Amino acid sequence: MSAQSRTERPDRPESTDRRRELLAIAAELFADKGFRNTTVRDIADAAGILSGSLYHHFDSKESMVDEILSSFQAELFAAYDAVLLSDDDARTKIERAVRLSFEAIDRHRHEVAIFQNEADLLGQQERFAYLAERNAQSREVWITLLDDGLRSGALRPDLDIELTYRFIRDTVWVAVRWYRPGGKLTHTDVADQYLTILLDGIAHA
Amino acid sequence: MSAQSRTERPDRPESTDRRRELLAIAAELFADKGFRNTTVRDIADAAGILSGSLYHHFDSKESMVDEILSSFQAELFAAYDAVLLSDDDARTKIERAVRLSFEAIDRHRHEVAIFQNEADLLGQQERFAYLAERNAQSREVWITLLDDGLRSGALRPDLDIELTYRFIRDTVWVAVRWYRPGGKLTHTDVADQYLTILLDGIAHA
DNA sequence: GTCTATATGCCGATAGAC
DNA sequence: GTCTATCGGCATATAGAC
Repeated sequence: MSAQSRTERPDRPESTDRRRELLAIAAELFADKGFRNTTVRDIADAAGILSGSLYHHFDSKESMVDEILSSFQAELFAAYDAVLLSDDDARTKIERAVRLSFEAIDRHRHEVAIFQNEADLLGQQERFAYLAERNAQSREVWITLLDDGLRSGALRPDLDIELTYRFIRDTVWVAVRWYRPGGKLTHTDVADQYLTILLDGIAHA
Repeated sequence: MSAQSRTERPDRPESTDRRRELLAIAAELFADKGFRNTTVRDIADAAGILSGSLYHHFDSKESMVDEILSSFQAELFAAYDAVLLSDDDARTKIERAVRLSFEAIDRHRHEVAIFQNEADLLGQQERFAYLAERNAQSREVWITLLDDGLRSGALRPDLDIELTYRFIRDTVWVAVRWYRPGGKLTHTDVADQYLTILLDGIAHA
């Protein structure tokens, strides 16, 4: 959409910048209070304008969360694809996939939180059907990585792949609930500890 | 509250049973659609009555979720206490604490889901301050168990206890998102696999 | 214990002036 | 691009009849 202005003036600060600014404000509120819980008046207040003025930039509150989620997902899955297409060994690919998830939490925590909290409900509407598709796509990525790990002998052979996938997916993304950028731990610190536990467990050898 | 009728006729089916029935209906809706997203009309419809009639049983929608959460938490923490006070060794206590959590998900999944999804927001109100207290209490339990594990040599000495606590807490409770009682896997199956991964990791030895 | 009827307020969204 | 003003709808909750 609007491919024209984007390709012609990629670095021009203008109406597009105001949109992004408003979307960032909305994303923070959606992440903190929930989508339904956030009113268009909340968003307008935080932006220093009146609620009616928002409708100059966006069709509806729904189209705001739509734009937030779809653009984030596009970026995230491009990163997964890069891991899948690399020629690293199975274990390294798993480590990279975990690390890029924590990096996504670091760089886009509002978007991750919104997806975690709202995807199930929003996904019931046709407009957000792509959320379920992306979910299935994410599962494909992880099942592939774990299958490779099993076949190459990097992973223990008694693992239930489906359950292991859920374990990793949940464990990684749920960190968005407490991780804060600029805190004591960097996303790399967190990824290091998580990978240690995930790969080798907490029990003394 | 109403200690009289409860102590005098503990097994009397009456108005208290209707309350419990309505609370169970509300809990399912709160868990599936979110607290704010669920209207009193939704609850009344599901119960086959009109919305106004709910107010014969409850002060407000808030008091419904309050009763759901507080009675569940009381039961859960009694179970934690039993583990803490037992004379099992450190590793066994950790295993028992994990297992009882999956059992709670099996037996009270609506309540667990509501707590996971709504505690942060509700906790901002004075009325729900006990949610934050219970959260702190849960942390105490786990830090104690993990500390014992470290001191007794059951756990590897390089663990970051705080991060390990978050890892376990998140990993266990987030399963409420996909676990369904009566499905292919029992809560014991899930706990077995989770403990295997948690204790020994997914990497081939 | 449930129903009828309704008060009261906040919500998302729109129309048109500036 | 923002403001003024406002509509129609749905939310929680209440009062009183049955």
